Amino acid sequence: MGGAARWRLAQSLRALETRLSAIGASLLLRKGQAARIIPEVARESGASDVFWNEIAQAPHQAIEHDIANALRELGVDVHSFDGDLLAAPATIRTKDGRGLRVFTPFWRRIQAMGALPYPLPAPRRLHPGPNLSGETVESLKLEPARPDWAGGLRETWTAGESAAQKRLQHFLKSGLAGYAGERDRPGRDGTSNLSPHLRFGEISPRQVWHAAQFAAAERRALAGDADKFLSELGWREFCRHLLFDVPDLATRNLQPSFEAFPWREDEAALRAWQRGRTGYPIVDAGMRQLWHTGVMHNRVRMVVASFLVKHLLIDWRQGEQWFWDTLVDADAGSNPANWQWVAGCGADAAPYFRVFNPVLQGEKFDPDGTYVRRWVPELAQLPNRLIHHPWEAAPLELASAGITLGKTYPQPIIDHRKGRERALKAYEKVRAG
DNA sequence: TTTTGAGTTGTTCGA
DNA sequence: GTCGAACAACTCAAA
Repeated sequence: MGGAARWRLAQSLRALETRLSAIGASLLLRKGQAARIIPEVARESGASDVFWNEIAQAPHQAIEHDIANALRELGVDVHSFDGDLLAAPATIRTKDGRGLRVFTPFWRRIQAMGALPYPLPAPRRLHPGPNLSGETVESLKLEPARPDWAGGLRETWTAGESAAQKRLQHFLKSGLAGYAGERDRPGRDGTSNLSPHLRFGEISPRQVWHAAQFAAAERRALAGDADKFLSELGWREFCRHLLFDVPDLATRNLQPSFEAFPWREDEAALRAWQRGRTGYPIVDAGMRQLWHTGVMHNRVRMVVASFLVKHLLIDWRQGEQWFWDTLVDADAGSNPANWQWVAGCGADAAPYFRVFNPVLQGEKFDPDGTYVRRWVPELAQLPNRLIHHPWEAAPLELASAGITLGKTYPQPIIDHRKGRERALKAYEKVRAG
């Protein structure tokens, strides 16, 4: 687990602890091998039943198998569920038994399942278990101490089930109408922001699915926006199913021809990208939002990823690792699947010649520069006309905005046109096998 | 087995 | 300023 996700896990555990104690139970934390610890706790507590949600990924499935066997030997009843996904990956197969690699037919298959099982209500009361010894959230050392870089994360996020429900209700009430267009505007609050909650199991995709269906059924006009929103849940699902089939998704090119791709080693460029100092305002804004808050707007994720992989020709795995370490919603499926998608080697991937132009993307989706001004404050005084390409400002315009290019804000580390041409040339090498 | 139609999110160029 | 075509085949899923 990456650094930001570890921090987020600590908040999630605290929220769960509070919630459980409010209904008469307590949270027991232990660290180590699950196949040993869970049966151990079952024995110490005299448990009659153990419940969990399955994790449809290679190492976890084997672990769950071992846990179930050990528990059955103790005479404990085992109950497992697919609550972390809309459908179990083993149930969505082509005729020849393979996982689907194109999103549209995949999503149609999920939709064809009809109404998904409805989530069960939470228990009102739980009985306290016996007093067993365990770790505390602090002793797990999930949070950074020296230096404490989590200040921005703390300002941004509230963890836990009730926060997740509040966010969902807020989104359905004020974000669903117009979602299909607003979701692309990084300067606005047009997305659901549910991804960290989904990542840590504080809300289930089925809860989200049912809530959105219900909202759309109540107001016909929302049907299009609700479809768009649900298809985003579909992409999470698609990526997880892909991971189920391809356990090494984060390290291996799905398209074998990409093994021959001429990636560049460029520590300085990688660092400039990570720190938000590429000289392209929309890219830098995204990278700084990520560092500060642990998330990045969806539209901007595509722009910064395209920039790293195409303009800088740096291996998508470097980007995947940085996102993995810095995202509070880092998901084992979505993160590598989407990086591969941008790079052009993934499932249903973007064609190789699609190179995002960071200036056009900025002008199109952040036309008034709200997003850039928020995350790159040293450019805040520039007029909208120049906010996405400060290097084209006249000396006087830069001076009156208090900017010295190369000092207060970097020059572009690569020229767009040159970068694009170099990328297209590099991709020639992996074309057609 | 073969065929057919389709496939998240763009950019550039020239008419 | 607007619009359509080119960019490049390839692979997938289902008939």
